[in-house]
Amino acid sequence: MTRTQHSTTREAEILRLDRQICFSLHAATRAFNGVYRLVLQDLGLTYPQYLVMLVLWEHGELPVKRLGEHLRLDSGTLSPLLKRLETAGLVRRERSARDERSVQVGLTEQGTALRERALEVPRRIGAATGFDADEVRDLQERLDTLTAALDAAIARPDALNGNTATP
Amino acid sequence: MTRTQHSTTREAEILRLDRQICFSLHAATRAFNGVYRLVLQDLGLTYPQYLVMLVLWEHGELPVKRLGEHLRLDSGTLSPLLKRLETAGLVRRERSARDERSVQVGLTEQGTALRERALEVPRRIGAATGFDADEVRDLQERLDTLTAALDAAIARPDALNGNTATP
DNA sequence: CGCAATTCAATTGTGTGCAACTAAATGACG
DNA sequence: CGTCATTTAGTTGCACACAATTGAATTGCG
Repeated sequence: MTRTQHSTTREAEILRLDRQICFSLHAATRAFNGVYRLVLQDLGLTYPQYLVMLVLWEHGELPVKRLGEHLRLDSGTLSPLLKRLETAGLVRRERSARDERSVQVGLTEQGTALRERALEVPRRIGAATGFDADEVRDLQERLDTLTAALDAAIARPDALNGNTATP
Repeated sequence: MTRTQHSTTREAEILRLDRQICFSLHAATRAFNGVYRLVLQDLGLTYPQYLVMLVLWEHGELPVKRLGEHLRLDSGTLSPLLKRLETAGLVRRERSARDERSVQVGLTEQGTALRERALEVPRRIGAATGFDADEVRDLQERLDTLTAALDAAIARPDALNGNTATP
């Protein structure tokens, strides 16, 4: 038990608690990822690719920029991902004629057809969570609140020092 | 599977709901990542590196295997990460004399010293969330429950089809 | 009109995360 | 005692995530 001697119990607890909090989210995300990986392998999609397809199924053709806004992802992530979906024959990419900077992303016939099989996914995931609809909704609300708070803190970095004063 | 294509609205809602649920977790994780990135850049650590350091500060020297069990990460992720921490002078790696397969990971003097500055991190993160201690504890509990359910489902893949029968 | 600022996608580089494989060491068993 | 299965790290390959940069197209403004 060499357990870092000089430090007080109080300090040790501070860091241990923090590990539990951030680690819980980290672990939940990876566990979710694992389940989606398993469920989605039938469709030949990764989890982020599935998210992209969900947006396309819901909204139809739209530029990379809009896609990134829906998913909070930038072109650095989306460009290679969309290329892989294009190679897989699920997605079509073409520069907009109206604005040559913009690239329109749309579904191929195959990509549209895949939606039928994707309808099974939510039920499978739901079964894996063991949560009922109310619990899921509640958890989602908390996560969204958390995300909003974290985004606000990032936008105003002094919040990270516990300051309440505005610059 | 009798469920096939008739009601378009129903189907659209199913996928839209799934997008909301899985996306909330995805977004929360990335938002948390962003805040940690900002707070940890003073310490020169990434978020996963910080998690590794937390385990080492709490438990002292231990083999890569144990470290992976604490963090649910395998050597494929830990090996390069630990090399970077070693290059940064925070961590020491040496093969165990007792079992030559095992590699013991311990803190350098510099790594131990970094703990002092890390004590500030939890307070900063807490301020960013805007959650009080009770809310954080409650959210953590739900996430842990979720993780346990998802892990159990992965271990028993028929659970992903909503079946209750055992093979 | 003409030039500067802005927008947008793509690229580059770093750091995970994980599956699949390799290689070395250990242990179990006949 | 030797063989083989198991354990443990490491390596490789692929797929995000994101910061920073590039380059092309567009817009704004005098």
